[in-house]
Amino acid sequence: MNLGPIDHVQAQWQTARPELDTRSIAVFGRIDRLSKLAQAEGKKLLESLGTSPWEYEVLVTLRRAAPDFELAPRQLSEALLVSAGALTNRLDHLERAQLVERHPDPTDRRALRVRLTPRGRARADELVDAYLRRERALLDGLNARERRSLEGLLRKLLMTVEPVVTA
Amino acid sequence: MNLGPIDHVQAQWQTARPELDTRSIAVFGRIDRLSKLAQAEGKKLLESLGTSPWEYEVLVTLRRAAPDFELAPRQLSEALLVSAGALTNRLDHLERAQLVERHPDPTDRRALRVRLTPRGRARADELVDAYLRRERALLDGLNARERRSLEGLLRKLLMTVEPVVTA
DNA sequence: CAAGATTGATGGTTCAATCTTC
DNA sequence: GAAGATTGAACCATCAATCTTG
Repeated sequence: MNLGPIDHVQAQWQTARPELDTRSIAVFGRIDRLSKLAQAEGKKLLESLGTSPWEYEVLVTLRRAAPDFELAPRQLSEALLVSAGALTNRLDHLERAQLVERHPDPTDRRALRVRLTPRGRARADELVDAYLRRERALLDGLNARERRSLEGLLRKLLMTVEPVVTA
Repeated sequence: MNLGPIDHVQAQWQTARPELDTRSIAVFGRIDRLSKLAQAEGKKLLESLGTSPWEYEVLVTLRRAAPDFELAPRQLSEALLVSAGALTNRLDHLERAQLVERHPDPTDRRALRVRLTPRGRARADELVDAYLRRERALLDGLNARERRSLEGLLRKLLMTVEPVVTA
């Protein structure tokens, strides 16, 4: 049994506060750490390709909104779990870089439609290829059965967590 | 089969770029989303208790460093995956609130020892109790067997990811 | 009065530069 | 010269306030 940083955390609690039930740390501590490590690694990759995580997220979210590559800012902020103000800022940058365009919504004059430009689409395609290749490499340690099992358990956990936060 | 937001992402890619291998998203997309949702929920809880995630992290990391409740800033920044500058900032706040104290390291005059005050220790105990109670509630949807299985798979995945990033 | 988007203030992080000590 | 800690600039986030339109 190879001991990782989270096992160490649990062992420390066992000494410091033996009565504490730290079983949840074995799950959420690892999820948190995996997320941070994968993000740090993804950031390095994206920066080597001349972009950043926040730019990448917007581009690929629009890219998979085929066939028209359009979404409202509101939809983007909900999908990415960031505030509306953050999105305005990201769109300003992306529009200056001519990767997206803001168009008025024909049915609601309060709203916008954010659309990927051809350049933005090409950029998104290039980036997502590299990004997914890297993610697959990080999954190398698991075989197909383990990966599917992990996937199913995460889906089930997410089903519990999602409504709690949305509520 | 209940469809969640990540299943939706994969379905979108299936339409937009059918040739793309998106299996890694089923794992990392969910880990990322779980982390963000759990963090948002944790932030709300901590703010209702008069504190913040970054303050909480430092306090509990020192708390479980029993028996002396001491760590060097460098150890803290590595454990929490934040920069040394961020830590200086956090410690300034916590020291003003009299929850930690900075002491000179007796063996190395460059270094510091950060120590929890009695007030800081009591605060950490109070916070970790509430925090772990909330985490356990989020795990309610999984039975004991599923939780242990998830735990093992996450540990194995972390063993692959950890060295890649550290390198 | 509610909803979509923007703006400005504030907050915390990273990163590079600096200072001291090993 | 390298390592520990601090500082300040730049960056991007949230949040509350604002403006327009439904």
